[in-house]
Amino acid sequence: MFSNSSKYAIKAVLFLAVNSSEDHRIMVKDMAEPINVPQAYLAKLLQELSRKGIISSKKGPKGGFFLSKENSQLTLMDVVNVIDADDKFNACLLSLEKCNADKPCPLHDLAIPSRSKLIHSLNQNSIKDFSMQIEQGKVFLPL
Amino acid sequence: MFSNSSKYAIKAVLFLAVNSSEDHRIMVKDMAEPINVPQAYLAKLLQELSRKGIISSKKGPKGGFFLSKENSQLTLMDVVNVIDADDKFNACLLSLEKCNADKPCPLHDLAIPSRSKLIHSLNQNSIKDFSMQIEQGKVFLPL
DNA sequence: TCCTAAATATGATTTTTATCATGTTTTAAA
DNA sequence: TTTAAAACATGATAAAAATCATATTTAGGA
Ligand code: FES
Ligand code: FES
Repeated sequence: MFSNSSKYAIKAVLFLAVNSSEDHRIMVKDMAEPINVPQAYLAKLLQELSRKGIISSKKGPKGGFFLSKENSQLTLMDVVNVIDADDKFNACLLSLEKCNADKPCPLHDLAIPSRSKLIHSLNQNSIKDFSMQIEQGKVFLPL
Repeated sequence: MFSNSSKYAIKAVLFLAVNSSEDHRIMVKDMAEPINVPQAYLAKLLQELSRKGIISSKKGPKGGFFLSKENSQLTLMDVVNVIDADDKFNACLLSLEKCNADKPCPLHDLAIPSRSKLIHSLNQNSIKDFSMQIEQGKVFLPL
């Protein structure tokens, strides 16, 4: 479903959403272990997310990564789109050219309705929404 | 969702379901192009499927691959399980140890219900069921 | 029996993804 | 103004997935 990189990015962003703020930045070395991602790889991912404006960062001593108000209004779809191919969610499950409801492949009707729901959720809920759910103990972000 | 190999395997099996029979076997070179899979790679996949008893084959002149009655009673889940890792459908979307409804990750409730439905469909419908849908023109198997 | 056409077995190569490593730039604080 | 701590940029390596290649075995037909 998601690439490893996407999973890492999602975990990292949600971790920042819960644990960081404009004036409490988090260093890559302090989040690698909690979210269980190889530190050097995480560093690369965070830098890319930062470059693309998904997360924010500050260099130098007392620097680190954090989510601005604007960042936390983005969606997890925004996050995933930075990492994975654009058509990830539009492709036919069997890679039959384009996924097309008028000429559905044998898996289309089984899978697409649910996939659409997931896409919708990823597009609707902001990062903030997710972090609130975590803070309310409704969902969890362990390893 | 599915690996490339799984997609290829599904396409190949469904192609055989529709086009082959015990006494009308199909050679790998005759199905590679129709289902749009590199011939040598397809050969390897078909051999593995055959070894695992998902499809049938006959060597030598007039040989080829086909689906026996028993083969076509298998499910697409059986096909996928030959290729992909066993826990493919049980893993947490964010790879948080085990997917666990009691301690759901932020994506669990968004994605798992639909995934369960898909799994159920893959387990319930036989290959034969799918080939009938294709023959009835309800779904399609182009490229 | 011999030839040939097919699957089978096995391994090599390529491509993609994931991971690691290291030098450069920025910035807070002494 | 010097130092050090952090992100940033870039490239190298490793692992996995996909693809290609080729020698071996089986079996039908001349
Ligand atoms: S046509 Fe294959 S998933 Fe839509
Ligand atoms: S806990 Fe993550 S998908 Fe179930």
